[in-house]
Amino acid sequence: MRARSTKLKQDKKSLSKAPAKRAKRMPHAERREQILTQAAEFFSEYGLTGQTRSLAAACGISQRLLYRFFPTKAALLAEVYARTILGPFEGEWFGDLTNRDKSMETRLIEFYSDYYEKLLTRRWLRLFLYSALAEGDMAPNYISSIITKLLDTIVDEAALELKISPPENPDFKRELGWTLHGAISHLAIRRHIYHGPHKIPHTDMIKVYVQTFLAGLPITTKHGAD
Amino acid sequence: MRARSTKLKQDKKSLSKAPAKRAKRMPHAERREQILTQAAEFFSEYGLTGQTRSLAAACGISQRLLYRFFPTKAALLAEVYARTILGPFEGEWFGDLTNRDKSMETRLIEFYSDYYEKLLTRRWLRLFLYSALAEGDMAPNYISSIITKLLDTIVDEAALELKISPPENPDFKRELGWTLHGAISHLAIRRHIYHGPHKIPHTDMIKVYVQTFLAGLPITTKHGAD
DNA sequence: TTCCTAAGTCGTCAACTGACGACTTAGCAA
DNA sequence: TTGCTAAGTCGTCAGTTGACGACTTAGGAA
Repeated sequence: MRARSTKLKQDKKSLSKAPAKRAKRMPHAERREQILTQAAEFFSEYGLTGQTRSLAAACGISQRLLYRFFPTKAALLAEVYARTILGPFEGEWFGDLTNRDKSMETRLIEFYSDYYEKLLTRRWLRLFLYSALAEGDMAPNYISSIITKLLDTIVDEAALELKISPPENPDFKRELGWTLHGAISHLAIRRHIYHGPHKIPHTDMIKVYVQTFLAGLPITTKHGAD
Repeated sequence: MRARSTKLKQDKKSLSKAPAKRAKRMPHAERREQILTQAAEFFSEYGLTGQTRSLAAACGISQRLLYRFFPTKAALLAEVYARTILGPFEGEWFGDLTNRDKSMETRLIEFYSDYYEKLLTRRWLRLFLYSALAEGDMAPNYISSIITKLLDTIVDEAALELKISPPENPDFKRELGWTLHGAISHLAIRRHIYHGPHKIPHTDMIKVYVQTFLAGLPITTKHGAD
């Protein structure tokens, strides 16, 4: 019942095929970069409780060397989280949603196809879920504020095109946005975490979700006034 | 960077308030029951890597006693999983979805309100996600076959009422069902795992999701023939 | 009351694990 | 070639863990 990552440690002293030769020298910054990349992959697979020795083995370096770059495992995890989870949220990556030269359906399909492929990857999702479950809640505010803005944008733009007025209640308005955002997020969870089937291309499904959202909005918007 | 469950161990030898007195005697079956109940709660909070010593402390018994009931921690986990995750799927708990005396909207709202409250709890979701991430994939087939049947039922019944024919492609048909099922599952994940706001009652949101699903189905069904 | 049995605990083993002091060595500059 | 410095490793410590042999004791039956 040891952590599963243990099995990476090349069977310990078994066959001498891999004599664990000395790692090639590398500049500080470069090695640090390599460790962070490997760590993102490693912890997303084995969870935040993955062992530093296994991570070091995956990097092809000694465990001790990790501590030349990060004072503690927690510090390493924090940086992995900041880069892998928070990093992709930087910048104006959904400004195109307000480009009214295109139909809202087109805008949503293009945006979410990109979002699905760039952000809702196996690596991102697993790391995010491990962090959420650990309840460290490392930076829920940062992400949630961006998602909130995204949801507001989606509902406002869709309502505009549909010539309806969005719900007064901002909480309810955001929940309407989650109708679309949640369905697509769950598609990614199903496929990347639950290992569900990929028989229908995700782009087709995104189109379905977008059309469903737009078809439902005129009906569901009315509840807001209750 | 120890497992968080450690903090349950009543501060070790600190204040002598709790001298760790002997547990009260209890019949074998009853104690076993108590352990399993506590274990479900415990592992759902602290993850499958939670320590047996902490679990024992939460049960008010010695760690050794756990091994009078389960040969290994893995065996205990397997039984917890079978009861907590698989157990709720037994029986004909969604037969009412085909009761055509009620409108499909009513049937879906009633079913998913029940489903959300009974199954999509914090405990169930956390345990399920921890298991899915661990990739033990303890029994994905059993659950997925039931969900598949549920999805088929939903789309067929909705199509019947809407006087449209469901998609030919069974994979696509199920994906249409996921439009609804996924949105509601994700609502539960958001609220129970991501600690999202609960300002709008979940019953209101289920109504929104159901109406959105029914409004979108006539449009999205057409893609199946492509 | 006596005694027997099952409920329950103590203490310990061996492997695991984060962390780090002390040491070795590659590769460049003079 | 020499020698300095930063890259890299060894070995170990202390606290954790799953697991279990040996022991203690509650409480009902005779």
